[in-house]
Amino acid sequence: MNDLTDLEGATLAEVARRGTATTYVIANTFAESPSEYWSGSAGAVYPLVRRLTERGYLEAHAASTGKRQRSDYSITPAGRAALTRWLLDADRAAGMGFDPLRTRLLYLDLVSPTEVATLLTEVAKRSERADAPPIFADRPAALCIHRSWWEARRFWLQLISKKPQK
Amino acid sequence: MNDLTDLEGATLAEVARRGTATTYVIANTFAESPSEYWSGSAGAVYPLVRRLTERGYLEAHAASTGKRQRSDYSITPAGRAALTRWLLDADRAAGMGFDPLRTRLLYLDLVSPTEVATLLTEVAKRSERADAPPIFADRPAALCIHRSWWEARRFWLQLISKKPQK
DNA sequence: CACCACATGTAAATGGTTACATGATTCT
DNA sequence: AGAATCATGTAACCATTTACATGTGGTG
Repeated sequence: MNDLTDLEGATLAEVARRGTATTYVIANTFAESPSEYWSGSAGAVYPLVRRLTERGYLEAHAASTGKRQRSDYSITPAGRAALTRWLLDADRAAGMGFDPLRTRLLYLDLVSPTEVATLLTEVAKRSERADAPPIFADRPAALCIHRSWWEARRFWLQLISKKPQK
Repeated sequence: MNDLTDLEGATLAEVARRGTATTYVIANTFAESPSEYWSGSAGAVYPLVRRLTERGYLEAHAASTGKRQRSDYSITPAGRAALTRWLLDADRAAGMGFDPLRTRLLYLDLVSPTEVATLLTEVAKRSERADAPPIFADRPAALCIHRSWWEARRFWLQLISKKPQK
């Protein structure tokens, strides 16, 4: 019944999407995410999958090949319920999260207008060529979310470029 | 010369903005941020300010009143340089950060379209009444950033509401 | 078979959250 | 004076990063 962290929620979601998956595959998916937030480091994901299993949200299926043991994981009914709660939590979904550009812009009066302009130009440049990440290639819905997010970002950049100072 | 985390960068920026500040004031500022990302917990900020001081980025000035000692902090030239590097780091500023809605939407195929629609409606409702946070009241530039960010978010919500499924 | 990339972890260090403790100030 | 609130921390716990260790399957 305990709430999930975002990494836990996303992990359950990735397992659910696949039906069954190894920890490695999940970690890799995060590592290839276009957001720097999802590091997908082994040291984070392996222990996390273990914890989710201990809490009864995931179920391990032995799938050894050779000497080394490996596991496939699938989501349990309890896991599915927890995942649904996490996915549909409107309060959390409506939060502002962390935005590296927004954070910096709040302090733009600490550097010269010229420097701010340069920063905005650089960011705009990068947001123009924000390409579709390979992981979403076979997921049209995800691609659509991704693309429209960047469109909204470019829209925002235009808004703040018009009146960069108060 | 080492790079700053975002919490460190924001802390230096807050001190710089004020000229001089106590740890308490900084922590409080974060706690009152409209983003849930900036918890501003004492356990995070007090040790962090101490670390920044040890690294030579902040300077403590004793300012006791009575028995308990307290310190005001100000930024050093080295701190100012590190802050500027952090502020103007275009690569980091151009990152996607963490967005709780975006993350959830990537898995919307795991729940029914009805549930997704409800979620979007709820989030839209909250983003309509996203009001100006009190801390920004006396900072027109920050207010402007904040408002335009929410405007871009509403724009995005419109985009994805048009074609919520692929 | 030697090597290299893929796969599966673990240990130490870092940084943050939660919960607590306690001093100082203001309010009634 | 006692209660509430503001201010300043610390300690234990938890999650994540970084760096390492090792197994395994294919390729020259």
